[in-house]
Amino acid sequence: MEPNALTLTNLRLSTTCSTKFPRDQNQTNTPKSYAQIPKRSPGPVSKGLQKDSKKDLSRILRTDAAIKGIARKANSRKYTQLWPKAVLEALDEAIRENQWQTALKIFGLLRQQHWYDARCQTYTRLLVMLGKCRQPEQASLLFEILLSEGLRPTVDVYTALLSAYGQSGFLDKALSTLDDMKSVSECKPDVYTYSILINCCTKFCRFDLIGQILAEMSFLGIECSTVTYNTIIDGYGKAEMFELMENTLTDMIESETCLPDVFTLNTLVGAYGNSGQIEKMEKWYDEFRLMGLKPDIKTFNILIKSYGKAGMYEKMRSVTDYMEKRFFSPTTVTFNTVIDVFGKAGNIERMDAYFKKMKHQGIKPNSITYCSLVRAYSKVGLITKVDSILRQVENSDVILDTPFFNCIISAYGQAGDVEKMRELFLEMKERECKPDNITFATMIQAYHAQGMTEAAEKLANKMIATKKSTGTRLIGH
DNA sequence: GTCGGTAATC
Repeated sequence: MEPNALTLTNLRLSTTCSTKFPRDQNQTNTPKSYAQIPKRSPGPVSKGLQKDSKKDLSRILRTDAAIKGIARKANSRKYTQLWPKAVLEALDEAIRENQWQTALKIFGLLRQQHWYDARCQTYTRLLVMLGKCRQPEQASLLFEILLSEGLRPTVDVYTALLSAYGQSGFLDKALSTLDDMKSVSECKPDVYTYSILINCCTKFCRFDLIGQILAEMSFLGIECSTVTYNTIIDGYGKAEMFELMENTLTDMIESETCLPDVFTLNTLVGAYGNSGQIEKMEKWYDEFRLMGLKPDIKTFNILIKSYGKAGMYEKMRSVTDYMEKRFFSPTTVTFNTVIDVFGKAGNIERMDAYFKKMKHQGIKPNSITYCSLVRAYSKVGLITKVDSILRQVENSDVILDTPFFNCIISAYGQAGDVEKMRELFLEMKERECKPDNITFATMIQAYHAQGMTEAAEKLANKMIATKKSTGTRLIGH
């Protein structure tokens, strides 16, 4: 260990912490970063296309109107030489940003081009994205399309499909995909497939399946990798099954083929830190440091969050100081974490100071930053500060998402400003943010609090209607 | 094609 290393056990101050952390809840169907389309008009696509920077071009291609424009122009021979690069880059960007609806529309367009060459790799990337966005039905449709094109799915395709099912909790579907794989000679499941499957099982608390899966792997002669162990350790850690977590770590070390890495470190530190067991967190941090593992930015962010949650602000400070000394630049996540800690503690002054520092250091706040700020101001009744945040956000190019709207709608709801709440609900639509169960629950509760029973019921009905209209098919055969 | 860090409801 280098002499300057941060040794947590030496920093130990007061440890009064026994907060229970909520488990990961099953996520809603809302994609993490839902299609965020800039408000300004996309402008003409045809002229000066090549002059546009790549970035601008893909922004243009992102809008529905522009996609229709491309669809029309695609028939014109004049443009056919131009499209491959433009369309493929737009697809790349949509996938990268997890904008699944846009990505599927562009893919639909791509398939209509005369130069289109069906590839499994494209399907894999789309399936992985759909998995991340919790869109198992779309993944299933996409797989059908792949088959209809006469492509032979690869292991990657099957694994991505299995992952899309599993991440949404369709474990039966994931397992039947696994069976399909076993019956195709070139698509036998491998350590990737099984690691993903284990991850899905732990996310849905099916710890009972882990033993069977490991037995099957062993039967098929597939050895666990570091990732497999890390996945299991993380699963137990998030479920606060600490004994099984440590047993798995022991198995990992005893395997002698899979050594702990920085993922293992962060997983253990995070598991104990999150559950308020600060001493164990520090013990494991030091232990891994002695094994020669180096912390990374994520380690520091985990430590900051854990200390903050435990109210150990001096230790939190010692981590940020250490980072500064060692030239670990704080990221957006670091600032967001600190801002959230002070916000939750009701320390508006220190929160504001950090927000200022963040902007001063040239780190752009994002939707998460504003969420923490709004929640904190709302909690202490500073609704004028919420107004100011809203103005800031509206005048910036920050991409807003459903959680942000949920947060600010709740703030105005609690302040009794029903009119503002409605305005924001409409703005969600403009910004292409889908209201989810939380949005509706928040608004219904606010209406009830104001004695507006009728409005609450009306909205509840609207919610049911909205739910029914999901499941649209974005790409056809 | 696999693992770890940040926000929203009550």
